[in-house]
Amino acid sequence: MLSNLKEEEKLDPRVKRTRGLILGAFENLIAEKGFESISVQDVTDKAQINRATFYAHFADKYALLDYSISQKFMQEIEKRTLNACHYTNDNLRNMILAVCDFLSHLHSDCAQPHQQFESLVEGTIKKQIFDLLSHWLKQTKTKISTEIPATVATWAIYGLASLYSHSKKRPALDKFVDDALPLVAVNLEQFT
Amino acid sequence: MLSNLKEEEKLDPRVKRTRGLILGAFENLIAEKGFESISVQDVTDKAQINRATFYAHFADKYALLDYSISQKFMQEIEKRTLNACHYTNDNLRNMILAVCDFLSHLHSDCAQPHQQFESLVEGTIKKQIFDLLSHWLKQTKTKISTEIPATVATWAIYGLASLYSHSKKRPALDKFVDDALPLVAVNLEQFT
DNA sequence: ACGGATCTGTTGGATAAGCAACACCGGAGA
DNA sequence: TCTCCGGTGTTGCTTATCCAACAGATCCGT
Repeated sequence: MLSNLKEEEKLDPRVKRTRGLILGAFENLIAEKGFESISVQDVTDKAQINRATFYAHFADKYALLDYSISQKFMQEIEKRTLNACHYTNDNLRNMILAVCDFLSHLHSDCAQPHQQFESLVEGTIKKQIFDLLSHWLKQTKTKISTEIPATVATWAIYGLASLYSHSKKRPALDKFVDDALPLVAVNLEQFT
Repeated sequence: MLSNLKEEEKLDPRVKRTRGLILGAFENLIAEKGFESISVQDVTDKAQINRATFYAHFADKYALLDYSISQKFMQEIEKRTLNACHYTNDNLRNMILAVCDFLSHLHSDCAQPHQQFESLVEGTIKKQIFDLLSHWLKQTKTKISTEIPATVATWAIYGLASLYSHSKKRPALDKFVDDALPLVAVNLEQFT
């Protein structure tokens, strides 16, 4: 589940290609007119695929959004090789940077982000953060339950990134994370 | 045959998409490494299609080159709405401009154009010029055979464009065509 | 002259994508 | 209220693409 790249390699090339076309069309449309006003037809028209084919891959446009966001966030994570790591202060810092970067780019790439869109994204991303954090914490072989600390940290991290990405004039990211990191780290220090 | 756009409209979308992928990959590869060193595998890899699928569309890479060149030249022609026209001095002038433009762009878009490549292109383009010229001349309802005048003009036009596109510092195109046009027109003046 | 490697075209059977048609829903007007 | 319209999901059948395997061609190094 962390990095599903291996099994995606050996997929039928038609499937890979079709998903790529759908994803590409979707991202363009998001940038053009925002998520809410996109119809499945819009996507399939731009992707040059049949509407029925869309439903063979995604239940609806919400499933597509989920997949798209997960995919792109996973790339951001892999770029920083965080998926193979364990828990350290430095990795935690990089994770916060990744979420901030991701949300910042998302807001500049998407037309008129409405409430619905934002909260769908939030759900998707928080799930990813939670899974990754849990993965890190479990590697410490601790007997302490990881659920509560991971949840607290997940929400804190997303909240920070949301604040950062919405701020009018964004402060220097490094400085921002310097200030914020200790507040998150304190909840996890039992795992260091 | 002049403008095959109508029947291409109602083609199976998979066919249109596949051809588009092949054409795109081919043009990129031409720009990267030149025609001679391209293999069918290179094309299918970059286009993300199966090798067998390639052969369902083209006999070999020479057929692909022919199709690609024809396609792009036809676009150049249609851009100047020459495909719907008849013979006038002005249209002849525009045709010469079109061929010069086309060859000029071709030479800047293609890596290391070798002899084989050049002569394949020459054959393809001359066929198109000849067909279009013949079409024009036949519209004049003349009883004179069009074959010889059309051949002379075709070779002359291609020769001019070849000269122009190969010249080190290309002279102003308008001036060049001003000088050349009368020499071609004189062979066709019986059709005005 | 001999293998090994790489590319070419071609085939039969497996599978994803296309199509047309359907029932359904929610909103916009007459 | 009624109907029209545009979008949604779903279905059975058709067709384009994929795959693995094949024989043949060409080139290269030993």
